[in-house]
Amino acid sequence: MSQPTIKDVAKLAGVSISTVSRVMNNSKPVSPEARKKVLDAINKLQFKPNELARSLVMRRSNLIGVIVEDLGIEYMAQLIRGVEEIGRVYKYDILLSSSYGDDESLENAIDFLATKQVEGLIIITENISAEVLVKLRNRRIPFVLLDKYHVYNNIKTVKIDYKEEEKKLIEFLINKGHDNFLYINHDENNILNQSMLKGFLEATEENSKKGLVINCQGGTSDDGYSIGDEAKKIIESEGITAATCVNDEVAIGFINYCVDNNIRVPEDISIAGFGGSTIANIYRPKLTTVAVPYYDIGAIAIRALIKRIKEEEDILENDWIIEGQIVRRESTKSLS
Amino acid sequence: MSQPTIKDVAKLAGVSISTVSRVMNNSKPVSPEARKKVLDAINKLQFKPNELARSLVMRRSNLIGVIVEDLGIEYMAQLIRGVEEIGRVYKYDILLSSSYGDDESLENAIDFLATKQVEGLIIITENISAEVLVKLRNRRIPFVLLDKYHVYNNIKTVKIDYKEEEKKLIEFLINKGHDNFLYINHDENNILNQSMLKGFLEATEENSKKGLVINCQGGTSDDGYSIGDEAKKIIESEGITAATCVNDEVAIGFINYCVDNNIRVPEDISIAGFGGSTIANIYRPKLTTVAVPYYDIGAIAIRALIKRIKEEEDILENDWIIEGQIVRRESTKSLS
DNA sequence: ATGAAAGCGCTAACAG
DNA sequence: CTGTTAGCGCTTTCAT
Repeated sequence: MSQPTIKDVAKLAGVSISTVSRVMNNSKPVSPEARKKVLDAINKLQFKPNELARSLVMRRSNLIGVIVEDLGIEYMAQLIRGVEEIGRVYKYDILLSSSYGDDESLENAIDFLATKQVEGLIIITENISAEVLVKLRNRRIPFVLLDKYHVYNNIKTVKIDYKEEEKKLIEFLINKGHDNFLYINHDENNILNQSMLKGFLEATEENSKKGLVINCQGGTSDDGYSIGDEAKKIIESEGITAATCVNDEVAIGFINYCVDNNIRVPEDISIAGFGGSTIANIYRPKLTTVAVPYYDIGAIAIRALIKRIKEEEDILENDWIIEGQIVRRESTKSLS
Repeated sequence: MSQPTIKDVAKLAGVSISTVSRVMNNSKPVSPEARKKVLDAINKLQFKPNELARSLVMRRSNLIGVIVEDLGIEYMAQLIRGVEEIGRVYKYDILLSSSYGDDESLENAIDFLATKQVEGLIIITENISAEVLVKLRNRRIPFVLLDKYHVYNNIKTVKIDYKEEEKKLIEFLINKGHDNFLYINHDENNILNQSMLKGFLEATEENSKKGLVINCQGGTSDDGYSIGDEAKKIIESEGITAATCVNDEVAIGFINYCVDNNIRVPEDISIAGFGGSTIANIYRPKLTTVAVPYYDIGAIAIRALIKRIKEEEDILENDWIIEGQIVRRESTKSLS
């Protein structure tokens, strides 16, 4: 026969199912004798309560839905690690769904997860439309949005302060004796890139340093390579000693260019990335970068979600800003 | 008030709940008029059935548990993409759990998922003990094991044939005119590395080519770099023109060494990796490697699992061998 | 302290 | 074709 139920336990222990339930949940006093009989029976039958039935009657599924744009994107997987691990601490289980960045699948996923009675939702994406967000709010299911390019002022999220982090990175390099900077940007119309650019500009200006900017076509390593010629001219004519890039991929692409064109890194120029991807640590020279603590972001997001579910204080009444970390590796050097 | 239930729909439509259920599931004929009334009511109330309740009565949760050693490991995330996407096609949802490679958490995860009534389990790990496996079998819950170093003959899995793939890679290089080969191995006592080595040896021997082997300390890019001096000597004294490595990381480390020591890749030597990791495509020169189709492996695994759940034919009565793919990039060149 | 009974939201005979 | 009824496995009054 299949799984034993609470009835089987009750019968074997010679008590009512209520009593069994009570010892399982410690919900009401039970006499020592009865408790022992029940425990013995549970043990003997290897009884495990059916959480589905329990969820149904308690109206609490202990399920949290996670909708991720693409698990293949490294930082999204990192985010989920944090969500999963901390969720488990609070006895929540993760129901996983991919959206592949398209609004319709996202909506489907939300619908689907809702029928599974998830108590809350974590949405990890780079793109989400205002319409979906409106629908989501109307469903009154608690959710936390972890969108890379966060632009919704009425919806709070967990993130690093890109502007400040870029600023800190430049200041770190200034402290290492650099005076003339180049920022290799990828000028997408997104807040994130704009913030970083602002941080770069502020840092150089406030410290009276030279701060030049050029733009890649895209954000890949190939784009970082392509911008090489242009960068090289500026570096030579302007005496640039340090270049920071919009992300790690572009930085690596640009380093590739340097290697091919007899520019030594970091001897001739220091180059830093942004993001803290794993390749930053595999590449040679190992890349100095700003690591984003994705695991922690996931962990905070799930905590915030659980608090919302339990209707405790909302720890995301404002955006939760978490600190990035400058990881100093071999691609930058000290001038002093 | 909260979510509408089937009762609310019935009341609004002026029919019994059975009728509502019947139109939802198309399980029995319903008169057109009744159907319309029900559909209207469903629409008006935005009614979505509670899958928990449905699962309870149907004794089918439509849930599959996925236990993954570490989502941060790239190929594991790829595997899950396949599992998730195909699972969804069959209306299965993924309950995710991490084990971090330790037996106890793995067992806990299994227990936990079982209480959630998952219908089957996909276990993604590099390490699993025979004891856990025995316990798992005793639970009689269908499962598919995707362990990288698969050694259990009585449990079938989905994998590539490492020996054959390495052999194909060498033969590919032979066709490109290479005669003298070096294999940079990492001599762990695992089946996978041993198979690859065997493939290398067979390929060179059968084609009467020179096939030399050296061993790294570990499997990281640093290890690939460290073996450089030793490799260099052999390459020069033995006229090696192509080196293949146990994995992409070692290959990249070794390329790093070459760059630092004035050995041009691929002009002076062709170097290939194994695995098809993303870095292989970012590195310069871009790495020739054997791509393992992880997504497909996940997809096949979930199909096999679902067939087992439905007690249809077992498509994993033998290991399912899937083909890898040689991805020719810039790190190897043709001699002919 | 304990059992009987009602009910969570749904499906599936059963009877009409 | 349709409504009534009896559960799925569990928690929780309500009596006792």
